[in-house]
Amino acid sequence: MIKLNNKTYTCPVDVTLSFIGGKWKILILSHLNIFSDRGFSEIRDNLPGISEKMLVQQLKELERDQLIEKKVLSLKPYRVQYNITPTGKSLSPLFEFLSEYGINYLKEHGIDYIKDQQLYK
Amino acid sequence: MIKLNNKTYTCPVDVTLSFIGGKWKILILSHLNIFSDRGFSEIRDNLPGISEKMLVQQLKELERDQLIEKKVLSLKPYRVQYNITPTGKSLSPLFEFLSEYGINYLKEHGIDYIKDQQLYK
DNA sequence: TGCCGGGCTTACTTTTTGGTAAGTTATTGC
DNA sequence: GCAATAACTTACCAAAAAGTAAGCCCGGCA
Repeated sequence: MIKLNNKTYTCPVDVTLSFIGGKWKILILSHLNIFSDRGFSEIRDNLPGISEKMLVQQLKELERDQLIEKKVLSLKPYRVQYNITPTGKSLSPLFEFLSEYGINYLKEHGIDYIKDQQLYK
Repeated sequence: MIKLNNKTYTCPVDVTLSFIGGKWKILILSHLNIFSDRGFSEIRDNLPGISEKMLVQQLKELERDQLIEKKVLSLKPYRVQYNITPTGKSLSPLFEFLSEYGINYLKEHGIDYIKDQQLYK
Protein backbone atom coordinates (compact mmCIF):
# COMPACT_ATOMS: atom_id res chain seq x y z
CA MET A 1 0.00 0.00 0.00
CA ILE A 2 1.28 3.43 -0.97
CA LYS A 3 0.34 6.50 1.03
CA LEU A 4 0.26 9.93 -0.56
CA ASN A 5 -1.69 13.00 0.54
CA ASN A 6 -3.58 10.89 3.10
CA LYS A 7 -4.92 8.57 0.45
CA THR A 8 -3.90 4.98 -0.04
CA TYR A 9 -3.10 3.23 -3.30
CA THR A 10 -2.50 -0.44 -3.86
CA CYS A 11 0.16 0.18 -6.49
CA PRO A 12 1.50 2.69 -9.04
CA VAL A 13 -1.22 1.78 -11.52
CA ASP A 14 -3.73 2.80 -8.91
CA VAL A 15 -1.96 6.15 -8.58
CA THR A 16 -2.17 6.82 -12.30
CA LEU A 17 -5.80 5.81 -12.43
CA SER A 18 -6.61 8.29 -9.70
CA PHE A 19 -5.95 11.05 -12.24
CA ILE A 20 -7.69 9.62 -15.21
CA GLY A 21 -10.21 7.20 -13.75
CA GLY A 22 -13.90 7.69 -14.13
CA LYS A 23 -16.12 7.68 -17.11
CA TRP A 24 -15.18 10.96 -18.70
CA LYS A 25 -11.66 12.14 -17.97
CA ILE A 26 -9.92 10.23 -20.69
CA LEU A 27 -12.54 11.39 -23.16
CA ILE A 28 -12.09 15.02 -22.15
CA LEU A 29 -8.32 14.70 -22.39
CA SER A 30 -8.58 13.02 -25.79
CA HIS A 31 -10.64 15.92 -26.98
CA LEU A 32 -8.29 18.57 -25.66
CA ASN A 33 -5.38 16.59 -27.01
CA ILE A 34 -6.68 17.32 -30.49
CA PHE A 35 -8.47 20.64 -30.11
CA SER A 36 -7.05 23.68 -28.38
CA ASP A 37 -8.67 26.77 -26.90
CA ARG A 38 -11.97 25.04 -26.23
CA GLY A 39 -14.89 26.64 -24.48
CA PHE A 40 -17.11 24.79 -22.04
CA SER A 41 -19.92 24.16 -24.49
CA GLU A 42 -17.59 23.08 -27.24
CA ILE A 43 -16.31 20.32 -25.02
CA ARG A 44 -19.79 19.43 -23.83
CA ASP A 45 -21.16 19.21 -27.34
CA ASN A 46 -18.40 16.82 -28.31
CA LEU A 47 -19.04 14.40 -25.49
CA PRO A 48 -22.38 12.82 -26.28
CA GLY A 49 -24.15 11.96 -23.08
CA ILE A 50 -22.19 13.94 -20.54
CA SER A 51 -24.12 16.16 -18.15
CA GLU A 52 -22.96 19.64 -17.35
CA LYS A 53 -22.55 18.70 -13.73
CA MET A 54 -20.19 15.88 -14.63
CA LEU A 55 -18.26 18.00 -17.08
CA VAL A 56 -17.70 20.79 -14.57
CA GLN A 57 -16.62 18.31 -11.95
CA GLN A 58 -14.19 16.47 -14.17
CA LEU A 59 -12.74 19.66 -15.61
CA LYS A 60 -12.07 20.94 -12.10
CA GLU A 61 -10.28 17.78 -11.09
CA LEU A 62 -8.25 17.68 -14.27
CA GLU A 63 -7.24 21.26 -13.67
CA ARG A 64 -6.35 20.55 -10.06
CA ASP A 65 -4.19 17.65 -11.20
CA GLN A 66 -2.62 19.91 -13.81
CA LEU A 67 -3.55 17.83 -16.80
CA ILE A 68 -5.48 20.69 -18.33
CA GLU A 69 -5.52 24.43 -17.79
CA LYS A 70 -8.29 26.99 -17.88
CA LYS A 71 -7.90 30.54 -19.05
CA VAL A 72 -10.59 33.07 -18.17
CA LEU A 73 -11.04 35.27 -21.20
CA SER A 74 -13.56 37.67 -19.74
CA LEU A 75 -15.53 37.98 -16.54
CA LYS A 76 -18.47 40.23 -17.43
CA PRO A 77 -19.76 37.80 -19.93
CA TYR A 78 -17.98 34.83 -18.41
CA ARG A 79 -15.90 33.17 -21.12
CA VAL A 80 -13.20 30.57 -20.71
CA GLN A 81 -10.76 28.46 -22.66
CA TYR A 82 -9.50 25.02 -21.85
CA ASN A 83 -6.22 23.51 -23.01
CA ILE A 84 -4.26 20.38 -22.30
CA THR A 85 -0.97 20.84 -20.45
CA PRO A 86 2.34 19.11 -21.27
CA THR A 87 1.64 16.74 -18.38
CA GLY A 88 -1.71 15.91 -19.88
CA LYS A 89 -0.18 15.43 -23.29
CA SER A 90 2.31 12.96 -21.86
CA LEU A 91 -0.61 10.60 -21.42
CA SER A 92 -1.50 10.55 -25.08
CA PRO A 93 0.03 7.13 -25.82
CA LEU A 94 -2.52 5.86 -23.38
CA PHE A 95 -5.49 7.45 -25.09
CA GLU A 96 -4.33 6.14 -28.39
CA PHE A 97 -3.86 2.63 -27.14
CA LEU A 98 -7.25 2.55 -25.47
CA SER A 99 -8.94 3.93 -28.53
CA GLU A 100 -7.27 1.62 -31.00
CA TYR A 101 -7.94 -1.38 -28.85
CA GLY A 102 -11.59 -0.40 -28.69
CA ILE A 103 -11.85 0.24 -32.43
CA ASN A 104 -10.27 -3.09 -33.09
CA TYR A 105 -12.61 -4.86 -30.72
CA LEU A 106 -15.60 -3.21 -32.37
CA LYS A 107 -14.34 -4.23 -35.78
CA GLU A 108 -14.12 -7.84 -34.64
CA HIS A 109 -17.72 -7.56 -33.55
CA GLY A 110 -18.98 -6.18 -36.81
CA ILE A 111 -19.05 -2.52 -35.87
CA ASP A 112 -17.16 -0.12 -38.07
CA TYR A 113 -16.51 2.90 -35.96
CA ILE A 114 -16.31 6.12 -37.90
CA LYS A 115 -14.54 8.96 -36.26
CA ASP A 116 -16.72 11.71 -34.88
CA GLN A 117 -14.87 14.80 -36.10
CA GLN A 118 -11.54 13.08 -35.48
CA LEU A 119 -12.38 13.20 -31.82
CA TYR A 120 -10.79 9.85 -31.10
CA LYS A 121 -7.78 8.67 -33.02
CA MET B 1 -23.04 6.38 -28.96
CA ILE B 2 -22.08 2.83 -29.77
CA LYS B 3 -24.42 -0.03 -29.03
CA LEU B 4 -23.14 -3.53 -28.38
CA ASN B 5 -24.81 -6.35 -26.47
CA ASN B 6 -27.54 -3.96 -25.31
CA LYS B 7 -25.04 -1.69 -23.62
CA THR B 8 -24.11 1.77 -24.80
CA TYR B 9 -20.65 3.27 -25.06
CA THR B 10 -19.74 6.84 -25.80
CA CYS B 11 -16.67 5.85 -27.82
CA PRO B 12 -14.09 3.10 -28.43
CA VAL B 13 -12.14 4.13 -25.33
CA ASP B 14 -15.26 3.49 -23.34
CA VAL B 15 -15.46 0.02 -24.87
CA THR B 16 -11.92 -0.83 -23.84
CA LEU B 17 -12.44 0.50 -20.35
CA SER B 18 -15.45 -1.73 -19.92
CA PHE B 19 -13.06 -4.69 -19.86
CA ILE B 20 -10.40 -3.35 -17.60
CA GLY B 21 -12.16 -0.71 -15.55
CA GLY B 22 -12.56 -1.07 -11.84
CA LYS B 23 -10.11 -1.16 -9.04
CA TRP B 24 -8.60 -4.60 -9.50
CA LYS B 25 -8.70 -5.89 -13.05
CA ILE B 26 -5.52 -4.30 -14.26
CA LEU B 27 -3.74 -5.51 -11.16
CA ILE B 28 -4.97 -9.04 -11.66
CA LEU B 29 -3.95 -8.98 -15.29
CA SER B 30 -0.54 -7.55 -14.42
CA HIS B 31 -0.06 -10.40 -12.02
CA LEU B 32 -1.10 -13.08 -14.48
CA ASN B 33 0.99 -11.40 -17.12
CA ILE B 34 4.04 -12.30 -15.09
CA PHE B 35 3.01 -15.46 -13.27
CA SER B 36 1.33 -18.45 -14.89
CA ASP B 37 -0.71 -21.30 -13.48
CA ARG B 38 -1.87 -19.31 -10.49
CA GLY B 39 -4.32 -20.60 -7.92
CA PHE B 40 -6.98 -18.43 -6.36
CA SER B 41 -5.10 -17.85 -3.12
CA GLU B 42 -1.86 -17.12 -4.86
CA ILE B 43 -3.52 -14.27 -6.69
CA ARG B 44 -5.31 -13.10 -3.58
CA ASP B 45 -2.15 -13.06 -1.51
CA ASN B 46 -0.41 -10.93 -4.11
CA LEU B 47 -3.08 -8.26 -4.17
CA PRO B 48 -2.83 -6.51 -0.84
CA GLY B 49 -6.24 -5.36 0.23
CA ILE B 50 -8.50 -7.26 -2.12
CA SER B 51 -11.44 -9.16 -0.65
CA GLU B 52 -12.28 -12.65 -1.82
CA LYS B 53 -15.65 -11.47 -3.00
CA MET B 54 -14.05 -8.86 -5.24
CA LEU B 55 -11.45 -11.26 -6.52
CA VAL B 56 -14.02 -13.87 -7.48
CA GLN B 57 -16.15 -11.24 -9.17
CA GLN B 58 -13.33 -9.72 -11.16
CA LEU B 59 -11.91 -13.10 -12.15
CA LYS B 60 -15.31 -14.13 -13.47
CA GLU B 61 -15.65 -11.02 -15.56
CA LEU B 62 -12.13 -11.29 -16.90
CA GLU B 63 -12.83 -14.88 -17.84
CA ARG B 64 -16.12 -13.95 -19.48
CA ASP B 65 -14.31 -11.29 -21.50
CA GLN B 66 -11.65 -13.84 -22.40
CA LEU B 67 -8.74 -11.93 -20.96
CA ILE B 68 -7.90 -14.79 -18.63
CA GLU B 69 -8.76 -18.47 -18.54
CA LYS B 70 -9.46 -20.84 -15.73
CA LYS B 71 -8.56 -24.49 -15.69
CA VAL B 72 -10.22 -26.75 -13.15
CA LEU B 73 -7.55 -29.15 -11.96
CA SER B 74 -9.72 -31.26 -9.69
CA LEU B 75 -13.26 -31.23 -8.43
CA LYS B 76 -13.24 -33.28 -5.24
CA PRO B 77 -10.86 -30.94 -3.59
CA TYR B 78 -11.69 -28.02 -5.80
CA ARG B 79 -8.48 -26.75 -7.33
CA VAL B 80 -8.05 -24.31 -10.18
CA GLN B 81 -5.45 -22.52 -12.25
CA TYR B 82 -5.66 -19.11 -13.82
CA ASN B 83 -3.72 -17.92 -16.83
CA ILE B 84 -3.73 -14.86 -19.02
CA THR B 85 -4.92 -15.36 -22.60
CA PRO B 86 -3.30 -13.91 -25.73
CA THR B 87 -6.06 -11.31 -25.75
CA GLY B 88 -5.21 -10.36 -22.20
CA LYS B 89 -1.53 -10.25 -23.01
CA SER B 90 -2.20 -7.85 -25.84
CA LEU B 91 -3.10 -5.27 -23.22
CA SER B 92 0.30 -5.40 -21.56
CA PRO B 93 1.61 -2.15 -23.10
CA LEU B 94 -1.23 -0.54 -21.21
CA PHE B 95 -0.32 -2.02 -17.86
CA GLU B 96 3.26 -1.01 -18.36
CA PHE B 97 2.40 2.53 -19.29
CA LEU B 98 0.06 2.99 -16.35
CA SER B 99 2.57 1.52 -13.97
CA GLU B 100 5.53 3.50 -15.21
CA TYR B 101 3.55 6.69 -15.20
CA GLY B 102 2.58 6.00 -11.59
CA ILE B 103 6.11 5.11 -10.54
CA ASN B 104 7.36 8.27 -12.13
CA TYR B 105 4.74 10.37 -10.43
CA LEU B 106 5.60 8.83 -7.08
CA LYS B 107 9.28 9.50 -7.65
CA GLU B 108 8.51 13.14 -8.30
CA HIS B 109 6.70 13.20 -5.00
CA GLY B 110 9.50 11.67 -3.01
CA ILE B 111 8.27 8.10 -2.95
CA ASP B 112 10.59 5.42 -4.23
CA TYR B 113 8.40 2.51 -5.12
CA ILE B 114 10.12 -0.82 -4.74
CA LYS B 115 8.66 -3.69 -6.65
CA ASP B 116 6.67 -6.20 -4.67
CA GLN B 117 8.03 -9.47 -6.05
CA GLN B 118 8.25 -7.95 -9.52
CA LEU B 119 4.47 -7.78 -9.43
CA TYR B 120 4.34 -4.50 -11.25
CA LYS B 121 6.87 -3.60 -13.88
C1' DT C 1 -38.76 43.13 -24.05
C1' DG C 2 -37.96 38.60 -24.17
C1' DC C 3 -35.45 34.73 -25.47
C1' DC C 4 -31.02 32.35 -26.44
C1' DG C 5 -26.28 30.86 -25.42
C1' DG C 6 -22.29 30.46 -22.42
C1' DG C 7 -20.64 28.74 -18.11
C1' DC C 8 -21.74 27.28 -14.54
C1' DT C 9 -24.28 25.88 -9.28
C1' DT C 10 -27.36 23.35 -6.43
C1' DA C 11 -30.27 19.83 -4.60
C1' DC C 12 -31.81 15.44 -4.95
C1' DT C 13 -31.95 10.54 -6.49
C1' DT C 14 -30.29 6.35 -8.49
C1' DT C 15 -26.85 3.20 -9.77
C1' DT C 16 -22.61 1.16 -9.26
C1' DT C 17 -18.89 -0.28 -6.72
C1' DG C 18 -16.70 -1.96 -2.95
C1' DG C 19 -16.38 -3.85 1.82
C1' DT C 20 -17.52 -7.15 5.99
C1' DA C 21 -18.22 -11.15 7.58
C1' DA C 22 -20.03 -15.55 7.92
C1' DG C 23 -20.92 -20.01 5.80
C1' DT C 24 -19.80 -24.16 2.49
C1' DT C 25 -17.36 -28.50 0.80
C1' DA C 26 -13.59 -31.15 0.89
C1' DT C 27 -8.72 -32.49 1.75
C1' DT C 28 -4.38 -32.55 4.14
C1' DG C 29 -1.60 -32.56 8.24
C1' DC C 30 -0.76 -33.00 13.32
C1' DG D 1 -10.51 -35.54 15.96
C1' DC D 2 -9.37 -30.81 15.04
C1' DA D 3 -7.42 -27.05 12.71
C1' DA D 4 -5.98 -25.21 8.51
C1' DT D 5 -6.21 -24.40 3.63
C1' DA D 6 -8.36 -23.89 -1.05
C1' DA D 7 -11.94 -21.89 -3.59
C1' DC D 8 -15.56 -20.14 -3.35
C1' DT D 9 -21.04 -18.33 -2.05
C1' DT D 10 -24.22 -15.46 0.25
C1' DA D 11 -26.32 -11.62 2.53
C1' DC D 12 -26.18 -7.28 3.98
C1' DC D 13 -24.40 -2.47 4.10
C1' DA D 14 -21.79 1.85 3.09
C1' DA D 15 -19.66 4.88 0.06
C1' DA D 16 -18.67 6.70 -4.27
C1' DA D 17 -19.89 7.77 -8.82
C1' DA D 18 -23.10 9.30 -11.93
C1' DG D 19 -27.62 11.06 -13.54
C1' DT D 20 -31.77 14.47 -13.45
C1' DA D 21 -33.47 18.66 -13.41
C1' DA D 22 -33.88 23.19 -12.26
C1' DG D 23 -31.98 27.67 -11.56
C1' DC D 24 -28.59 31.71 -12.00
C1' DC D 25 -25.91 35.67 -14.05
C1' DC D 26 -24.74 38.11 -17.97
C1' DG D 27 -24.70 39.93 -22.55
C1' DG D 28 -26.19 39.84 -27.47
C1' DC D 29 -29.79 40.05 -30.66
C1' DA D 30 -34.37 40.57 -32.95
